[in-house]
Amino acid sequence: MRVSTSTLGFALLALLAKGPKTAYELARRANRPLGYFWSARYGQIHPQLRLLAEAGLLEVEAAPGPGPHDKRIFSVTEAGMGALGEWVCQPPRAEPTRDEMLLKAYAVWTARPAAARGLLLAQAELHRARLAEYEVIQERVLGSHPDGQVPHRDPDFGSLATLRYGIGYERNRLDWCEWLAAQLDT
Amino acid sequence: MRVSTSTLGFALLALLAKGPKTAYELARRANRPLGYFWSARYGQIHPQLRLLAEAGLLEVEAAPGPGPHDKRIFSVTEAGMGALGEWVCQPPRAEPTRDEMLLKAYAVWTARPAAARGLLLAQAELHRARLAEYEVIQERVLGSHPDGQVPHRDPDFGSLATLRYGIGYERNRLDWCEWLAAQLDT
DNA sequence: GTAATCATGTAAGTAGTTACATGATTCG
DNA sequence: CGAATCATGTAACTACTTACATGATTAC
Repeated sequence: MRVSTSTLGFALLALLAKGPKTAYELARRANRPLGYFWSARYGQIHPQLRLLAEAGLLEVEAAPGPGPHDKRIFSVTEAGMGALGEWVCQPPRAEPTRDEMLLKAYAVWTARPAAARGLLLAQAELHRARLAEYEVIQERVLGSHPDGQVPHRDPDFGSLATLRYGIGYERNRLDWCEWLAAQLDT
Repeated sequence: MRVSTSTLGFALLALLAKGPKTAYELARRANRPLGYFWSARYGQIHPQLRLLAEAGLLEVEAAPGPGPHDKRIFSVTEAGMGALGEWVCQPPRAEPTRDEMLLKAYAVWTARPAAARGLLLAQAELHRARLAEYEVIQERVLGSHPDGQVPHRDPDFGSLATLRYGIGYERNRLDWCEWLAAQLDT
């Protein structure tokens, strides 16, 4: 089965695999939890859903909506699930790295140390907040599996995998911000 | 001083702040070390340099080149250094997160566990190699400052800041890949 | 009654990638 | 002598963002 859709297409499939949704709902959830690792706006989601439906990876069900248009509920077809599962095991394409904070750190020697320190401490607080947030969500998800075991085929298995990464990421980033701020202090 | 250039513009300023370069050299170094946190291709660098020069942040010196065109060596003006230093202390714009591996992890419950495990172990090796690479570079940079102290205004201060982050990042990512692979094994 | 939410869609613009064309020099 | 490297530049394309237009329902 050869499928050529952009990574965004698979991101949408991944979200819809958990249950049918409208384009509007997808755009909202592309904040969280999808937004933790892939973000998109409605303007991009809308045409991509059409392509996925045309490729037979999504089904559409129309229902009367609140506005001038019908509401369109998307769900993943069997072909869509197959394509998603196969894509998951393919090596990721080397993505361009874009980390603005790291770029600022690289150029921090051109800045006033006190001002740079302020930015780093503010960023540290941001990471501290996200770390706490992720830990709460992790507890909640783990709590819904009283035996402590989450099967490989349970959607929560994916959520927990990403949560665990997010927690390590925020902790690392937090430590780094505080370390660099301290360096600028001497 | 109000400057409106894209983040790529500041990335180029950050690289040129260490010393004059041609567009070709910039495109090559946008692999490493710049590429560790910001990447760009020649096709994008070329027009951006023109904009920066027009804005007075860069100076150009023409020299006879090997090909049909003159070689153009860019260097940062005083205004450019000022703009860069100020930009460093501004909070980063909330960038869209795009992490394909994490997206795959989120959807890993739709895949064959054995196949997914293979991908994760391959990724782990990749991170292990990068970790070793960064540690070597860090030793080299630290070695060039025998007193163990790097002043805030030394370009190496920025390099060491990003290297330290990179090392933590790769270690975290490596651990996570191995953890998830082990989870899929049970 | 007005603001927020739900929900669709279009269009214009920016950012970034890929591919092409040119041609001298250096290395094997 | 052919391949890789140095070095410029253009054009077409894809991906993504922002802004706009429409309008019903719900909450305050």
